[in-house]
Amino acid sequence: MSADPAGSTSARRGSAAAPPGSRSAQKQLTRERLLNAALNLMETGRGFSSLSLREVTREAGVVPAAFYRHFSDLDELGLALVEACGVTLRRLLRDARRQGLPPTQILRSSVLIYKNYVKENHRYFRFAASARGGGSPRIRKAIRIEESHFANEMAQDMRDMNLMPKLPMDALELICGLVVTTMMNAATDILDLPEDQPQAEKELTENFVMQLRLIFLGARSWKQPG
Amino acid sequence: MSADPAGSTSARRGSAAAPPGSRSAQKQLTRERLLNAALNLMETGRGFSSLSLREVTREAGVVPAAFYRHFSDLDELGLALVEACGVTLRRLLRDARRQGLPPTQILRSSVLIYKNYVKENHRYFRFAASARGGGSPRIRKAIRIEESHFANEMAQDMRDMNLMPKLPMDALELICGLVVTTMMNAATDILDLPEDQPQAEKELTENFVMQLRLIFLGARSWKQPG
DNA sequence: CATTATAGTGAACACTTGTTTACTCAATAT
DNA sequence: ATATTGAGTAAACAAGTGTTCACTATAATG
Repeated sequence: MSADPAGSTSARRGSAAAPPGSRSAQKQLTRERLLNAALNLMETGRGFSSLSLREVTREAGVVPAAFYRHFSDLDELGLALVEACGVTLRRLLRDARRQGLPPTQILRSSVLIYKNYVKENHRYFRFAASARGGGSPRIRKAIRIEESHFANEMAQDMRDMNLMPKLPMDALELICGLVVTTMMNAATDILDLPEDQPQAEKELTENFVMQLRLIFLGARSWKQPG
Repeated sequence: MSADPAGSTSARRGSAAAPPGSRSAQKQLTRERLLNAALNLMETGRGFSSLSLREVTREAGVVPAAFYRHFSDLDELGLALVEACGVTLRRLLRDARRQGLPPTQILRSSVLIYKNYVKENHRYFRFAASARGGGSPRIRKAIRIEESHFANEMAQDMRDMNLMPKLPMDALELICGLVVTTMMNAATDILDLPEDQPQAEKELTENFVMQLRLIFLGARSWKQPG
């Protein structure tokens, strides 16, 4: 399933043209192969911290020693994955910004969009969910930082779009922080949904919508403490 | 640090009286030693899924093969830990029920109590945080179930104490579900607090209080959908 | 074209891992 | 008092682990 079925090794040197920096481009290519290998190994539900270096290189079609040309550690690879997750999350925000929010049923449609997004990028969310609490302290902290960046960006967007215009910025950040943890938690649930059970999916979605509604209901009657 | 410093092995056979079922009592004692060993190994911040069977037995002061007298698997040990976490959580609720809530500043004092509780039982919360997203699918599901039990019990308590009397039960469950995930998330943050940084702790606490206030503010203006 | 830098190889290393086997020997049951 | 049971032991196993080293071959540099 992983070894090296006659093709992947030869593919390491691009058969067609390798236009710009063929040399460093190839390096980054195997780097991505390593990252993808780790993500693939987690697709069965295993957590990141249970992966071994050799497994990852095997899955990537590369000899163990080659790993050290890219990362000094599995931890370092994990940090790279955290960054990739950050990019993925920011893309979600950017898309939402671009297409604007539908006038009615904002919450429900946002949830549906998010649900699809999680499913499309399930590998990244799976990693984030697994390493958020289970990874090494360094990775945990990195994820925490990425999440708060995301929350702050979201707050800024709400300010820009003139949603909840009467609330000060720190209140918006509070709200978005809560929304983000709720989103991440929902992502874990979405990922573990049994495929043959559409009823469970409906319930989960409904619950998620109502949790968000609850939060924004609170936001409407929020007033500065003190 | 772990081996067997001349005392623990001999302690296996109770030096004093072993009153009731001395045999099965001894068995349960080593069983608890195994559970504690796993918890101890996680105290440095490592996730449960990175533990090995041999490490656990070593830390417990027991030979590897002895493990199988108690669990068939590390997974099974994990499930036992999940149950222990459930007991811990239920004790929190029971204490809260018993002493009743202080009339004013309910939220803030509850948060302080919770914060202390997390610190006192940090080993269980550490495990829960690490296995919630990172463990095997079985363990994840078990934790999810335990959490929802906890949320439902909390909702029932609120009903009994006549808090938010106008809300139907399913709304209470929704609210408590959100509160529980917020609590678990806060627990992770509390556990990773740097000890020499009282300022960060204050901020975290404040943020936690305000998140809960936001939720209950939403609850006050909640009305049944449809 | 000749030189150099380096991404990836292959083999070896010293360990650790999970699991099985035959065993001991004390608490129970007869 | 004797037989049985079963919790914990000791040793061995095949397999997997992280890391190192000298190496090859090719893209980049002069």
